[in-house]
Amino acid sequence: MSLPDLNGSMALPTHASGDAVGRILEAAGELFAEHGYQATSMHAVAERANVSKANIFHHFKSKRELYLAVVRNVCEDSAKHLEHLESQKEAFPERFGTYAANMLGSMLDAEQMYRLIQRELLTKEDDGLAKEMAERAFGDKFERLVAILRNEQARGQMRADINPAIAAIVLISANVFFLHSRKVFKHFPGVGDAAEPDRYVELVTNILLRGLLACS
Amino acid sequence: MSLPDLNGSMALPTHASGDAVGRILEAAGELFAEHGYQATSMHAVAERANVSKANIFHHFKSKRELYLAVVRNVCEDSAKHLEHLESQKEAFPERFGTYAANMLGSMLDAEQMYRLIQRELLTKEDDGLAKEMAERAFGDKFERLVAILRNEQARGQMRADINPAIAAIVLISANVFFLHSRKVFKHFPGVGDAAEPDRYVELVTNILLRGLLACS
DNA sequence: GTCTATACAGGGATAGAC
DNA sequence: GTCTATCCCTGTATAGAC
Repeated sequence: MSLPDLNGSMALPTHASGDAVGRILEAAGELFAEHGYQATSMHAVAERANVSKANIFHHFKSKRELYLAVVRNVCEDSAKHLEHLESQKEAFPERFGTYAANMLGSMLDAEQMYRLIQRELLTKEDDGLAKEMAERAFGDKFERLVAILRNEQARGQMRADINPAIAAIVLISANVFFLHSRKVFKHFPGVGDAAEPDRYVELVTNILLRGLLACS
Repeated sequence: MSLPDLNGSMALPTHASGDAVGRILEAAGELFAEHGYQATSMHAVAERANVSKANIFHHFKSKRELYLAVVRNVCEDSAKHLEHLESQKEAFPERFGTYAANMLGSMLDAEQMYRLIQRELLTKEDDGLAKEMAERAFGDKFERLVAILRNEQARGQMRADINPAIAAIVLISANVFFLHSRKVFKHFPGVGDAAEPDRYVELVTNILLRGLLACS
């Protein structure tokens, strides 16, 4: 088999110049994320990875195979990024805030990955497999976040009449929106310093925790 | 000039079989939205529009021109969809809820358009022009929403220490997320009937208005 | 494993008849 | 305005030497 085992051992140490496969995966990941599957040519990948086109086909039997390998990589990495978010000891509001901030920070660190996955989810049935991998990766994270919120609810920290899954969605959506659209709304009127991640999270969590209403 | 004036008169009456340009624009809009720019071939557009490839090139001097015409159309239409949302007479919480519901409804009606624009915003500098058109279209809507919220704030309906632009972003992001990701999170644990638009908006606005905290 | 050279298909765009 | 036929480039993939 030509496909190396990407699951084990190391993941994404910014593949140096030793291993060609690593460089190919990295280059392909960047290009697929920035321009999409079709708009990315094997020539471009080869150039950025400093290998020949033929070499890529030696390691991956087709462009689609390369793409799936990239997506698999991305999904696994994205799972790791949110692992360290659960253990904290403060009170709920602070914990919620730092959780949100960490989530957004992780997302920004791996922005390229999230862009690629967003693209995948947007595309109509180009490849059921890739979409399935992405859904699975997100499903795990989502489930864990919901569990945390449910726990807070049980401890009386969160209103009981709220669906924790929806609370999770609202938080995630706010962060995802920041990730993909901040370049757009940065210049919109009234946004100001909220284009800065820390400030954004602060303002958003303030709304989510206390609500919009004035009634106190 | 080969490009007809798409700005004036009618916009998108589901272009019937009379006018070829209309059919081309409609077909191209669908395909660009579903598969992206590069993945959409002129052959495919021609087939779906029931015209010949050459005919498309007669009306639009290049693929890029066709794409820009589609994006322009989309941006104009998307502006119209949110025009009827401002005039209402109820109290703030109800008004906020119906506003949110109408927004999501409009988005779902024109899902294809939003998918195309989302794609455009995701792409790295494929064409600054298209991105600019999209940003302008959204900027107007955003500004109006912020103005409404600021007004509520002045009337004492909304907490004064909230940035209305952020409130707008949180609402929009929740709806955008539903639009593009509901197929994904529909099957996630704990979501249940929230995959249904009306229910979703109800649950989300409940959180946004009253907040998550239990303290009352 | 890595390269150069090449086969082969698909898609953007044009020519010219009707 | 619409078509058929064609040009030519780009991009995937393979062959075969090193």
